[in-house]
Amino acid sequence: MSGDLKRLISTYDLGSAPGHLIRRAQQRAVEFYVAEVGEDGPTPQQFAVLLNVFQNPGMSQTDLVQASAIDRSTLAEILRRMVARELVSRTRRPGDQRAYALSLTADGLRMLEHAFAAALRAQSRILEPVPPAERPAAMAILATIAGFGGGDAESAALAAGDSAGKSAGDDA
Amino acid sequence: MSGDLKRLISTYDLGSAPGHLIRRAQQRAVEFYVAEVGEDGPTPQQFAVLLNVFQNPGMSQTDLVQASAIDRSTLAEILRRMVARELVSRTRRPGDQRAYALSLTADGLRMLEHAFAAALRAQSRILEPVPPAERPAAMAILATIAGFGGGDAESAALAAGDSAGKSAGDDA
DNA sequence: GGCGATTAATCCGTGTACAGATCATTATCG
DNA sequence: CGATAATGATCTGTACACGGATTAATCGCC
Repeated sequence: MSGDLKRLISTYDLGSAPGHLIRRAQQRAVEFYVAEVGEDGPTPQQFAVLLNVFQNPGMSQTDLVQASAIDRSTLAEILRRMVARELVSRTRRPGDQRAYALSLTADGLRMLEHAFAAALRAQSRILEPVPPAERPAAMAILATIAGFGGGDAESAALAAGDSAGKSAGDDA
Repeated sequence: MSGDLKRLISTYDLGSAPGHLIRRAQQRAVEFYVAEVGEDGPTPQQFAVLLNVFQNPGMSQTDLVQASAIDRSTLAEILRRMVARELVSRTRRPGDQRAYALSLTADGLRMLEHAFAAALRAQSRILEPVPPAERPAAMAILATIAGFGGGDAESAALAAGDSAGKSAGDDA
């Protein structure tokens, strides 16, 4: 009967589940981000939008979905707010009235410039508890678990920044 | 002027930010969870609630906030739904009418038992791209980044399952 | 024994996440 | 050219996340 299963369940430690640890890690990362950037600055997702649109002016929302790993529905909502606050401007693309061409407003650029250093500080605080010698390995493991890279978490260590521009944000 | 800053910003790769990788990792983890458990089963958070309440019948919502790392507002909302679906029952604690005593209903227990194996499969899929030999190290690093443990990601490797029952869920 | 501090939980407002349906605009092909 | 498919974006509905204000019950302490 279910007695065996029940015993299994009662001894399972949620704290040993990778998924749970990843969730906790994300809570911590956001906590640092907010602590550094402050309440008035962009949220992490808004920061990603500002950064990507700055680096890629004129990109469409679908382009941004790829670049930011924010799904289309969520991104539409985020942009709705950012456009309302005049951080981002949208114009229909000449030649294709379906797509938008996104760009930063002066306010959006200002906000990005203002938050950038703080966001960098937050990133380094995330890895702070990891001994410096192990940080490249940690980055490689994160990249692997995030679905990038070939699974070798040792050699690829320094390469956390490599493109890996393929299988990322797919779903269906 | 802002020229230097702009150059810095334009060369920054979001993909090399630990926070971004953690976010991606979480998306992937949830993707696997949903794929294994299915649309009808509990969400990851609901699973955590079911598991904790099963292991700790009579616990209060505040207890559960600690155990699950779900904040009080969110947990109230999650429980509202779960109570409405009769997965969890709440009774005011005799002797302290402020707190609830939580327990699983027969349906809640059934759902937990039904989802358990699938949830385990999802957990192992998360680490699948990491070579087996590096998995303990990966768990140790996740625990470290999640804010558990002393920061030594090597010796504690095999201990991913150890209690770690201390500095956990604090915030304010 | 009553009054202020604590504690348990909810409510409110804002923001993110994502699947599925819908709508408009191009593209394609016969 | 016209039906149809594909593409870009929105809308709807459900769920999670979290800070701050509020309410209710209990505790502490004089």
